[in-house]
Amino acid sequence: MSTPKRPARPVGETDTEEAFLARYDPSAYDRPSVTVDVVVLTIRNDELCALLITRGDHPFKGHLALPGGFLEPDEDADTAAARELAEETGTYAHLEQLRTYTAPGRDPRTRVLSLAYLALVPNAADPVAGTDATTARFVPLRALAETGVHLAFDHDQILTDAVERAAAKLEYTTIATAFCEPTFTIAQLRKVYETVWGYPLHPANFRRKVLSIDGFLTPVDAPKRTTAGRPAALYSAGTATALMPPLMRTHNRPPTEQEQTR
Amino acid sequence: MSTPKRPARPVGETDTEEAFLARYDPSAYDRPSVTVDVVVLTIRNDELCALLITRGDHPFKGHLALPGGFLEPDEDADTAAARELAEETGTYAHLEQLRTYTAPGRDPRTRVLSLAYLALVPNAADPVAGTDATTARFVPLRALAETGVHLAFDHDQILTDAVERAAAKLEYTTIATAFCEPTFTIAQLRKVYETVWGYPLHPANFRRKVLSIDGFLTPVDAPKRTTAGRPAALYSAGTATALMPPLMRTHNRPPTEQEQTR
DNA sequence: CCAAAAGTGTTCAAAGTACACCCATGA
DNA sequence: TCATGGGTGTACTTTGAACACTTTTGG
Repeated sequence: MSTPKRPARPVGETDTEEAFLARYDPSAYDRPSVTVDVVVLTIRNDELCALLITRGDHPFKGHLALPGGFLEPDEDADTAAARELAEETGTYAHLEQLRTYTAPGRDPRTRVLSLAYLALVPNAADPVAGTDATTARFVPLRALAETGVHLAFDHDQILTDAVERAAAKLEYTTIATAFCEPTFTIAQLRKVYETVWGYPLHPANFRRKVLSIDGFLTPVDAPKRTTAGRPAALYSAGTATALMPPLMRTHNRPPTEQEQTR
Repeated sequence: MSTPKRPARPVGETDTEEAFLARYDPSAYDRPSVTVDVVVLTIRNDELCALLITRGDHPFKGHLALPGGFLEPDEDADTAAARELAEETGTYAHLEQLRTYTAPGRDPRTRVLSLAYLALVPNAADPVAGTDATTARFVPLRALAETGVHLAFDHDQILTDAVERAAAKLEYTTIATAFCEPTFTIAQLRKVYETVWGYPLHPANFRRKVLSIDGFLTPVDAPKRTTAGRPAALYSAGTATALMPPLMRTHNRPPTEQEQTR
């Protein structure tokens, strides 16, 4: 524990904590700005999408960026992230802290730390009419990567980390249901896994697996679906948060471009 | 993306990013102080221990706390954590960001965010003569909990989160080797798992398991150990970082105090 | 030789994988 | 009735858990 800049001059043994706090001067030390940025992921048209804004001001004016804002005084970062998210999507199903990004040059203005959060929302949360100056929209990540467009600041890195976190957490938690409507079919839940992981799962075994995990899915006897084929049973998210045993993605790997229709 | 406090006044279309940055005033916004605190874990005498300091100044003068310091301007938090750790232990084997703690009242002085890091070090890193004003020492966590002593600030919570992170990561990464000396036996590695998880593992099956994971352990033909019994083979940490398949801790649970010698 | 810890063999149970087939509905 | 997707049965393979046993050292 180095003490780069001690917040108080040396004090005598009789000094009290009250006296110390009374003369404490918080303005005497270098302090960075802090923003809270949220990676909001959803699945739309069987594609993983992230909510992005187009920056209206410098720096990176006109570039795509993650939604976010400065951390308010006396506001907990979790609360700030929830506020940001509510402004954009109205409701959400999962929100967690991702990581804090601190590289000195990441913002050209001044030292700015970014407390990044990961949010998962069902597709129901549509593009959202802008209650804010800038317009936010869900951008398919595959298409974004193919265009070669880069996000402002280090938001490319944050987005990459968020997607990896989401993919990893599908393995051992129940957060996949956060991508789904209040009620959903097992096929829809499987589609979540397939979309995030990028390869198909075995429908029959997936079904048995998720149903065998206690508290993952709660049966709902409700209006059946109306597409072709036998109607699927409906479920809602259960109370469990951990998947035991986990649904691993290591086996059953992608086709490795060998059986392709070359 | 709300814009609680826009860092610049509205600009015309012809404004350039350079002009914007030139007149940007970073002092116009509320900014919290930021500390980097490190949870340094090691295993000593078959007990999980954390490096703690006794605070010499207010607030929480005389209380135990995590080592840490203020984030320097133009210093990356990872670098700051590594610096803190090097000052205390000289060397380390694993360091990762844990989480950022932002509750408004967590520091009585002023708004202070804590970027918490988790470090794992081998027992070799002994108590360390204080190169700093305050003395740091490794405290066994079980004994600490039994005394009912609480750490300064919200460091109890940070410590709890760090231990849970370490326990979870033993399951699916190779970080257990970070607790070990450069070369170690499989029994020593098993002891790491047993200490962190708090219950015994099956020696024979543990051995087969870790040896079957490619890149986890590298055989070292070196001077054999000299206790009672057959000398154990020595290994060093391999290049793998992920454990596939993982070593789960759900099954093989603790004795549940029923077979105790009542 | 005996104690102690390392290391091997083998059996049994549980979980994952694959494939075939049946079920319920819309057209 | 057929096409389509939901759902079930079942055999096979892989992994993990448990237990007995052999090996190698120090006393």
